Amino acid sequence: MPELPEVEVTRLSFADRIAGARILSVDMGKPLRWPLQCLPSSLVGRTVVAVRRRGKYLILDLSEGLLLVHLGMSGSVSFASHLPPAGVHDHFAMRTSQGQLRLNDPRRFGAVVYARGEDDPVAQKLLGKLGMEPLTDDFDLRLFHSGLKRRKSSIKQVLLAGDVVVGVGNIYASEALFHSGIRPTTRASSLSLARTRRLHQAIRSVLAQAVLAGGSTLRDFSDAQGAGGHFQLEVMVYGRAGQGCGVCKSTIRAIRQGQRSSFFCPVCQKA
DNA sequence: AGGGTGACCTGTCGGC
DNA sequence: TGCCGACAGGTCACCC
Repeated sequence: MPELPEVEVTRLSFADRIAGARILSVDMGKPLRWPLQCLPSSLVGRTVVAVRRRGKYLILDLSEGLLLVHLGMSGSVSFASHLPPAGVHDHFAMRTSQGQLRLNDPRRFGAVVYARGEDDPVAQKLLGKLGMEPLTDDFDLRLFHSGLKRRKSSIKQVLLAGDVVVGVGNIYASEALFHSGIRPTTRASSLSLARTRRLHQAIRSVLAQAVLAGGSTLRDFSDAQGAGGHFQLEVMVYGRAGQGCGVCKSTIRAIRQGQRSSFFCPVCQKA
């Protein structure tokens, strides 16, 4: 479910409301991808100071330490003063003085991990190799170009890998490549500076537009207040195999790259 | 060091 | 209707 826009929309939907809240209790359901790394009860009494985002991670800054929250493929967060009783897929629940926070994640590829700080090895292992943030000044065109230059694999797979630029997942990689006129199979190292500039711009605009649209709700994504997104209505190629390109009417094609689907227009997107 | 592959887990959908 | 395989928004450990 969640790529950068969905994570950012989630963050925006509860960050202000949870800021300053004191933790009253923490309960874990079935195991998530990684263990919490601390006793749940040890978090009680701490305060949630702020909620930040790095790549696809939510970072809850506590009065002491931090919680890294990843939504995996199927995770979603809820935050409300009253929530219905926990269901089978609710695997992390935190009562606070300002409401209840809950992570629902059927596939359990998500995680909630405690770290003492960002230099804690636990945090470094998850955050240490992440690439540039696409929606900030951190996303430098020259660094992007040089990052792509040293990669032999396809541009689509380099985008997904997240060590050059973060946050671009399977939907937005296909979309950004469409908007920049680049085939997903094109070798990353072969992109000229001019084409890299177009891709750089497309990544920024597609992600920013998706945040404005509340993210993409393909099956079940919703933000922490239960609102779904509607960027799926603006999608040009993702999930549209066999349909007509919105620009040139050619038939959108689907291929597999690294066991993931890619979508592109064979006419609008050149190798 | 980079690239390719399997693994993690549950739900849904299409085809027979 | 039922069963079975394919696939789904992510990313890590493991092999060359």
